[in-house]
Amino acid sequence: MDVKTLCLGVLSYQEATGYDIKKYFENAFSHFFPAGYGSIYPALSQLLENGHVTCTEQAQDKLPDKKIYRITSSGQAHFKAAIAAGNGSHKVRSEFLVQAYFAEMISPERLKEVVDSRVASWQASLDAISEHKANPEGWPAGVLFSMGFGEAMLAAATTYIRENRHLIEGASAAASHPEKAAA
Amino acid sequence: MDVKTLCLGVLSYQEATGYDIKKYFENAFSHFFPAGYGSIYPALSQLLENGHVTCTEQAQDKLPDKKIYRITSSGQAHFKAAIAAGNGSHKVRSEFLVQAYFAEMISPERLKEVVDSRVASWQASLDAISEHKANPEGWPAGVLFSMGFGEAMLAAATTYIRENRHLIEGASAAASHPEKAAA
DNA sequence: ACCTGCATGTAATTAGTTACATGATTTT
DNA sequence: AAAATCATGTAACTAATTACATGCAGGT
Repeated sequence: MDVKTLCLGVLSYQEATGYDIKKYFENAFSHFFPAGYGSIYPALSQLLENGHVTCTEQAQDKLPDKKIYRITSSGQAHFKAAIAAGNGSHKVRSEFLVQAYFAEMISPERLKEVVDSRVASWQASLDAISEHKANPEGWPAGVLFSMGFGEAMLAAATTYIRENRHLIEGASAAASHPEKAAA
Repeated sequence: MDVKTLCLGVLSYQEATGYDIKKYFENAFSHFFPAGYGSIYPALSQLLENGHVTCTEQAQDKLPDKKIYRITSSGQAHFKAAIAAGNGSHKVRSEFLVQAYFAEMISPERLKEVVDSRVASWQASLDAISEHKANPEGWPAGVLFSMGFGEAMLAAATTYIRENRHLIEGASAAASHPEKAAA
């Protein structure tokens, strides 16, 4: 399951340009399947080669030609197979948790920066989801489910950090101010 | 921040072979920074080239020579810098959530399989963490923190699935049994 | 008999990220 | 004056995964 498959997924809902698809990714998949232009444009080229999509160029005034992609029936079949074939993996790669794990190696100031920015980033995602939920215009169940999942995880994460950051911040402070730890 | 850095981190606690490090990864990092032999052995070779570790070969009876790696002072400095330089990123790549998002495209049977196996996998991780917590032998605060974080996330995830899987399973069933949905 | 643990690695492939390259229009 | 929006892409690089390759010892 790769960016190609997700692009087909978006195109199964509506025709779109690469640019549109990037925006869709940001709104819908950013918290569980991030992708940038550097992976989306090549993915669309490959899908076109394989006949999973067609492309119509539309000239524009003072802007590059728009390339509108549409899914083909081969693409539809391919997407359905790919989505069912997925093994349900769920992978986390967290620099943040590595830094937390080795908190004693980091200065208290730097550690605070790292934790604060992580919490801020999660809070921003949480706000974005709240905004989406504000107008639930007949979304499919899967959309609601994955949005709710993201919300639940982000809420759990921010709560955990708020309640437990003292554990690592204490350790880091103790390392650089041993006199206080001893007192 | 890559596998090389994590290897240095492990070696900052104790000398180890590639094999040992792999086991350490499984116990400690698996839920936020997975890595296999295919990334650990090459990482150690590179660290050796860069002088961040030394290596002593120890002959063994009927087994390949053991290569014991030890961190150097250059490695220690490098590790400290790398850990502080990390930007605290936290990335999720989830095939499972993609499948949930497009649940209507999957047969109810297959969807159930996928959800069940995901829950089982999370439950297994949760059990592993519980086991670790059973004997808290003076671990550094960071270890406790990241373990607790994993636990909190896994608990939130499994709870969410249990309470909300009907949303997607209903959608999938409706798609393949339209007569029931209409009734 | 088979699987797990111990112990090493390489090679090919896959995939994604980052930076580069261009440029008008509209909003702040 | 600067930033964001619209709109396209490529090239170099980074990094990790997967499969391959070997082989004994001990447990079930």
